[in-house]
Amino acid sequence: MPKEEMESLENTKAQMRKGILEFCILLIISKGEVYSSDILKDLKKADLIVVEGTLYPLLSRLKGLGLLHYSWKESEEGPPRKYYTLTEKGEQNLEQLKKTWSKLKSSINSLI
Amino acid sequence: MPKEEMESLENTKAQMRKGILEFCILLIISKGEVYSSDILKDLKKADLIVVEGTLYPLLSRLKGLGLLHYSWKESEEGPPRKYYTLTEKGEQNLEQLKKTWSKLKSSINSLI
DNA sequence: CCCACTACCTTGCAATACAAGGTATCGCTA
DNA sequence: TAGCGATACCTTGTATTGCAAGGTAGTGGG
Repeated sequence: MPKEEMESLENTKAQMRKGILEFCILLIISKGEVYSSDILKDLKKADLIVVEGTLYPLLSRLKGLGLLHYSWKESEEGPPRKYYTLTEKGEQNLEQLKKTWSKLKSSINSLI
Repeated sequence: MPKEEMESLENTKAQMRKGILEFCILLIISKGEVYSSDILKDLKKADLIVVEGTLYPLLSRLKGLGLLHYSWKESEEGPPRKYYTLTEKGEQNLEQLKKTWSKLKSSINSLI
C-alpha cells in the first residue's frame, strides 16, 4: 500500500482518538485518585496512544477549568507525584459527556 | 451555570464531533452520490454541526488523497453542483475506519 | 438589467496534539 | 558524599485543522 494512503488512514484514526481524549481522561480520573503515569497506562490499554507532552498541558487546562484538583503525594521511589481527582464540576461535566457520547454512538449507527 | 463551564463542556463536545467528522462524511458519501448541501443536511440530522468553510476544504483534502472523486452535474435551479462518490481507496479506507470505530467504542465501554 | 439565491472556494485565526528538550527530586553506589 | 540513573513535572515550537467571514460566479425572476 502506498505511503500516502497509510498516512491518511492513520491521520483520520488519530483524529478519532484525539476527539475522545479529554472524555477518556475524565473517565479514568473518575475511577479513583491517579497520577500521570497511571493515566498514560490506562490510555495505552484503551489503545489511545498519548505522550507526556500532550497529557500535562491537558491536565493543567482541566484544572484551570475547575474540573480537576490535585494533591501532592510522596512516592516510595522517586520525586513526589500529583494525584488528580474530579471536582464536583468535573463529575457533572462527565455525566453530560457520557450523554453526548451515547448520542454520537447512535448517530453513527444510523449512518452505518 | 457560569459561562466558563458551559464553554468547557461545549468545547469538549465539539472535539468529539470533530474527531469523527471525516469518518461521517465518508459514511454519508458511501451511501450514494451527493453534493455539499446533501452532506450538510445529513450531518445536521446526526447532530454534527458543520459549516461550508469546514466542509469544502475537507472534501478537497479527501479528493487529494484519492478517497473521493466528483462529477459536475447540472441543477434545475441554480449553478452546477459537484457530486461526490467514493473511490476504491475510499471504500477500503472506510472499512478500516469502521473497525477503528468499533474498537474505540469498546475501549470507552470498558472505561465506563 | 439587476437582484436574490444557490454553490463553490479562500483567507486569517484559534485551539491543540505532539516532538523535543529542560528542570528537579530521589535512591543507589562508588 | 559526589555522581548517576530513574522518575516526574513542565515548556517551547510546529503542524494540523475547524471555523468565521468574506469573495466569486452561474441561474432565473421581476
